[in-house]
Amino acid sequence: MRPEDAAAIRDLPLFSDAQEETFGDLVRAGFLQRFPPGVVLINERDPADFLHVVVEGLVEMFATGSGRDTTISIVRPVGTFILAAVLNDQVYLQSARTLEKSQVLMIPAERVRVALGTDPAFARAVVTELARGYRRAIKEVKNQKLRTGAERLSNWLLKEDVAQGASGVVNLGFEKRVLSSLLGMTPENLSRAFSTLREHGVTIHGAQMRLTDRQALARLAQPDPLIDSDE
Amino acid sequence: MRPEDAAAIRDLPLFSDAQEETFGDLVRAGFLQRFPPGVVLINERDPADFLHVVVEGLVEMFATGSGRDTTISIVRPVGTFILAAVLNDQVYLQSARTLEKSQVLMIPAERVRVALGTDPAFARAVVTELARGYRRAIKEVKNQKLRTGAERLSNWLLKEDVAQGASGVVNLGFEKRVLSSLLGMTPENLSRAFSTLREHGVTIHGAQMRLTDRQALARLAQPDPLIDSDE
DNA sequence: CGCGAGATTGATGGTAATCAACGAACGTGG
DNA sequence: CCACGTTCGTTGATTACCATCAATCTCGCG
Repeated sequence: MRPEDAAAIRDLPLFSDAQEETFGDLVRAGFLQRFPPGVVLINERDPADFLHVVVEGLVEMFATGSGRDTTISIVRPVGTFILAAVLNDQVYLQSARTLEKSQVLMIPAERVRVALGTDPAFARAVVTELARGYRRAIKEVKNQKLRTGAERLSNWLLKEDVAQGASGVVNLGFEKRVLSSLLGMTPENLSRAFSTLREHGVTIHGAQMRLTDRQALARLAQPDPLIDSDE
Repeated sequence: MRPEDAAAIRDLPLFSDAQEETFGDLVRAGFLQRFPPGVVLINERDPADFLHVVVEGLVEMFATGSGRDTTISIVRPVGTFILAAVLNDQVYLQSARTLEKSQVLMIPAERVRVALGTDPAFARAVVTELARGYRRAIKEVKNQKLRTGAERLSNWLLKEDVAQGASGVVNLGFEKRVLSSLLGMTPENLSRAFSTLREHGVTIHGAQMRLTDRQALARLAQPDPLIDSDE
């Protein structure tokens, strides 16, 4: 692992307060692996053997059921996934696949559970991280149950614009089909939703989306911090 | 508080492993309050001042947005709510209202956060409980994104039947409009979904629902432990 | 240049929300 | 005890939203 990667992981909210020894143990016990795009890293229903940290690349969390499948979230560097399954020693509820060439640190679940008992600061960080994930999931339920597809898209655009520097230009880092699944709609409907948003100042150029009138878009989206904020 | 109520709270997964002192502190610091039906206990957007424990009665967690509102969950005795907001000292994402005459123990948030630092067993239980809530929420996202309304209703019926003793008779403990909102549909659509389920062995008599052919219902519902199981 | 995957557009059907009316159940007050 | 009113649930008609199927288009790449 490159020193700057180790430093980035150390700076994660989950690890930043942990004792040096705890952090060292976890990272030393972990495997840093490289994967090409499109590789399935974990499968729902499998027992949770590793906590995963995306060091580089892009990972899609998805789930299947009733003959359909849906994207639950996109994990960027440096983010972790399936912490909850690891802690309670349960099976994964979601599957994960790489969207790009990626580098993933895999930490044995048992080590994480041990660290939880030996390092109170780490335990506190785990609580914070879990609570954050819990709240994110509740927000997603609200997003799905309270909004139409076009509203979800509008709010996603506004949020992503801010995340990318509020320049009014949003670059989609993955395929539109993935975005449509993340937003809970079909690719066809996403395409139509984009057409609708043209009248509200959204223009598409391939994977690049321009927001020319963010106020108009916000009027349509009606963003709500209790759904859209990351905190 | 009646001794049997205290004992029931003590037996909660969240408290059962805690030190006697921790538990005593939390309960002594708490207020046990009685509320008539229809009272709003907490409002989304308000800072999280108390951890709530439903000792008796029934509480609906709900949320608003985009001019609509939706039921997120129903909390029965003895269950807790808004643990995540309390731990991270944030605002509530959900509101709560009593559906029946209820008795609720309110524990000051600050005490909970302190106990987290002084009692490792309690901290471990909090982690387990949070992870459980997180996974429940992810399951609910899957339920919403992967299933139709009739499928959600069928699975709810099957699960509730088991919870009530697998007698094939399910008693709805609250209004149908609440159930419809919990399932993410309108009251009208719930009514129509029930009609559809008649052909699959479901008959309605007021608030009592009979499942006369659970196999047929299961064929329609296609229950999935990764969505429907409580664990 | 031609292929193929992804994206778009069109046509259609299904699922769900909305609006409106009616009916059943319950509680209250006469 | 009954009449009335309110609330909840159901049913019907209509509209909006979304999924599906099919065809075409775009673009990157061999």
